[in-house]
Amino acid sequence: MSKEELKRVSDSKTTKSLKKGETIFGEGEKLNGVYCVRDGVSKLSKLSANGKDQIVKLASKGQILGQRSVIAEEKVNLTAVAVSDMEVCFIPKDSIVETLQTNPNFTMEVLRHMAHDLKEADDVIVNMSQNSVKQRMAAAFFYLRNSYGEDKNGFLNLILSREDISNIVGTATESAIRIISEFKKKGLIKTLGKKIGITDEKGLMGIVEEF
Amino acid sequence: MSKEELKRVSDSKTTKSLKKGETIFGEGEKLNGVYCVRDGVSKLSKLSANGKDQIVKLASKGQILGQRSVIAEEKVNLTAVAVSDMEVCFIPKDSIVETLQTNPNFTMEVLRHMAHDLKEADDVIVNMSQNSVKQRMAAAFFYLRNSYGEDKNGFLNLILSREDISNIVGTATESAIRIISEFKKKGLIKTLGKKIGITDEKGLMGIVEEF
DNA sequence: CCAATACTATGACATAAGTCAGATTTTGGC
DNA sequence: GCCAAAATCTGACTTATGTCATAGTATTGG
Repeated sequence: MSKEELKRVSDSKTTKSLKKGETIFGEGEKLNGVYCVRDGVSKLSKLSANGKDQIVKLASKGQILGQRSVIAEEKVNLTAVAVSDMEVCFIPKDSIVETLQTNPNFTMEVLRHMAHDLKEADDVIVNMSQNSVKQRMAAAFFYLRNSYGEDKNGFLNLILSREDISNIVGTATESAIRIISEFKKKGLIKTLGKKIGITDEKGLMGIVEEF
Repeated sequence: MSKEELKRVSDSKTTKSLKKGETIFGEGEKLNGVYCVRDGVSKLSKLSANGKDQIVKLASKGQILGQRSVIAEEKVNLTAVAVSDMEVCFIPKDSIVETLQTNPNFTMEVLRHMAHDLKEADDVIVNMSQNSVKQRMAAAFFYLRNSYGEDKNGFLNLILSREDISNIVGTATESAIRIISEFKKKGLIKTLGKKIGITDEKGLMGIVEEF
């Protein structure tokens, strides 16, 4: 993006603080802009017919929320809720559309990004349909570590409720808890309150790759 | 697209016929262009760790295969196999890239298309993780009818093997067969060889929406 | 600081769905 | 048309996972 464009986008931005648990936008809303995460983490989920949430994606610093619906000019299909305290900035639709129309490099960048997201979505579909809950749980811990890292004591930086974990994995909360207990008993992970840490990387990876 | 561009793309196209079962491209390949389906249907699947295929998408007339990997400049993550006899045309990468760079409208079109695909992928993820095999089977029949229609006798136009159906739904072939038998017994569908037809729309929709 | 509320944990049980084995039917190549 | 190979179907069984109940444990707001 050129300096001018950067300036224009920057000018049109308004930042907003959100407390953990607050909603950024909800399924079915019409967005007139996108949100850029400056700090904190958001969960993007979709309510299924049976009343359960499925978390499709987590978004943190630098990631954009709502671009799909703005680009496709459709209502949002996901609900975005803050998983931790957050700071987001809002970029109005017009600003996005104009930049898309005038800056081919930006557009290509968005395109590449979407292509990548689409590939990831395919992986999730296969993971969901072909792996056991145990495998998905183990994979989720690696995903969380890769994406958000761990603290000096070896606990995952991103602290999620057991319910959120179960909604990522797509299972009942009780099942998630049971599997956490089992992994703990086997020495694959450790817990401290809500905090979870991987202790036996190799063993846990073995679960992921089990067939 | 302008006439000139259309002509250039048209010139660079080469068409190719494929028999049912033939592979268009395989997971891990590097594509130097995309394929446009002129006739027939292709399944896009991904092999899971346990050796089972998961069909992520079906593509028919007018749809493009391989655009993701060409745009993201990554290896393909899916295998494309002909489900019926097909006719596809190949459009070289250069031609695509050039059009993307010179024609913003085309790029926006691709972008919108991808945004839509991404939304659909989210729906599939939720469907896979939150619905029972029975629900997914019922939903699959509606999907097939919406996408490919039915013949004058009320059978789905697209004829798939039970194995392909199970790979779409993400279940064991035996389970798919069992559920087909059950639906048939309940009068929800009818079968004739491989052919399947919806006979009780309301009843079948009831299964989809069951909770 | 305590009560109210939400979250975590565990047991008992029901059920959905996968696996294995074998029978029957269909299909395609010669 | 015939035979081998592939696909479909059904039964018996096992296992994974969800559901319901209940108890213990944190958190939070007043």
